[in-house]
Amino acid sequence: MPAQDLDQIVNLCKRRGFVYPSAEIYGGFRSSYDYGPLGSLMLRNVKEAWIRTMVQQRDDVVLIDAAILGPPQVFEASGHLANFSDPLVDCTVCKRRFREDHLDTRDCPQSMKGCSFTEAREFNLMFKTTAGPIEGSGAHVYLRPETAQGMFVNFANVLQTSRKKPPFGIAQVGKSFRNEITPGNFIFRTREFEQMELEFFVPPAEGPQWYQYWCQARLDWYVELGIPKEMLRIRAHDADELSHYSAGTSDVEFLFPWGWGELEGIAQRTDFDLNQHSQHSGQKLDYFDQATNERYVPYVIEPAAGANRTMAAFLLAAYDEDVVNDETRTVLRLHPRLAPYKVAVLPLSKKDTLTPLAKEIYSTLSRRYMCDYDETQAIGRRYRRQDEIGTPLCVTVDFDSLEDNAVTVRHRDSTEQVRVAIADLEHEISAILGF
RNA sequence: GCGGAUGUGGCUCAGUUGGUAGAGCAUCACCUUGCCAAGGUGAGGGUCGCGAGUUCGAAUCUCGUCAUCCGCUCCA
Repeated sequence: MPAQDLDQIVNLCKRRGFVYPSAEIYGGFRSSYDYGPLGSLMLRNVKEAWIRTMVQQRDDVVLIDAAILGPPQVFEASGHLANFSDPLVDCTVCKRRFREDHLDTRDCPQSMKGCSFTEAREFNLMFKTTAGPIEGSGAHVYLRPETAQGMFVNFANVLQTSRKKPPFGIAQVGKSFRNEITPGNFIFRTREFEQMELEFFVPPAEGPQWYQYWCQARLDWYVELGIPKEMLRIRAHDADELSHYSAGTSDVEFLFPWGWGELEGIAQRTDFDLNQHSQHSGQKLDYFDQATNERYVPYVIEPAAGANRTMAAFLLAAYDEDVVNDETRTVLRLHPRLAPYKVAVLPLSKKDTLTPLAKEIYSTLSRRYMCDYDETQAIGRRYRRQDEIGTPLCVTVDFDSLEDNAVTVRHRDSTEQVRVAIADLEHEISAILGF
């Protein structure tokens, strides 16, 4: 059964080295987390699994990696400078906060009268800094609030150099920054986060069908990587929820311990972004189809996922507690592609006689897979430790191995073990893992 | 930003009416065992979130601050 309580995952992450609170020795830094030895591997695996499905296994998507810092012009064109900033006032009586431009009168809707408001303060959701080392002298630049603009700004470059034509996509994985008013729920909402975004450019008439296609394709991705179907759903946004650029958006949501939460939004951005950047830059951003002799601005379907919250979802869904002989076995039933380690090599005993062979096997397997090596304490305890961090397979070297040139392969999910000849080991592991 | 709760070694917690910190687990070393954790011996590790105040003396009282959780507000 998946984790019912977020604390189960938070504790496991801290205890085993997945995720630590940032700057913890200074009391912590709100809404910021550091990924430890296991978490950094897993987060990378999540991103690589995404790239594998979205780029590697398709001939119609290319990958880019654009700059995080951007000049104001980019975000003026995108609409973020205008829409990402809210003037907020606080009622000094009831302490509630309102958007100034949403108030009809100067009376607080809550305390009604006899109240007063603080000065309006700008809440800009974008991080701003200065390019140039001299304080106050440089140009203002922004940390991107989404990776998407990098794809739109590079549309013409990619179109030319990649020789792709619509329908085709530009994908990007990278960090984005938003000054969220209320971050929280562990790594679910943080001010610094990582996105996995695809901008898929299509002929305008094909927009609706590709939107349907991507909603289904993205849902399938989570299922293939091990999240139970009943913990996922697709939810279409209501009209009043839609972003300024969107003609329709659906979220892939996961059943978190606190309720349904968004993993990914699939938005129909139409030709909004390319048109905006065309106008602001003066560059023509469109596509000329020589087959039909038509020139058009492609419509965009954007599946945009959060890597960090997706990792949290995978951890929550994979968490399980078995009861074996009145003892609880904590096991992360992670998909092998997501598990930090694929194989742990464990000499049965710490005897010097076993170490050379075990190290040799580790050396061989680690050329291909991220592996762990552990020769401390009792073998049973080491199995449990690997279970808890989701390692799918353990390879145990025992005294017989020295005679029969075979080792024991032990499975995480079933705890069953089979004897495998060392000569066949790599092939056997590949067959079990599926890669 | 508001309200409530919380903050003691890596984790879970105990610390009585204020007198200068304990346990279990974990970690490390050695021994033992040797295929599904928690045998033996020993060791390391905490200025009790941080700062200030009251006091002869504070983890224990007061204030501030930082952080976490819940609720509200907000949320591309």
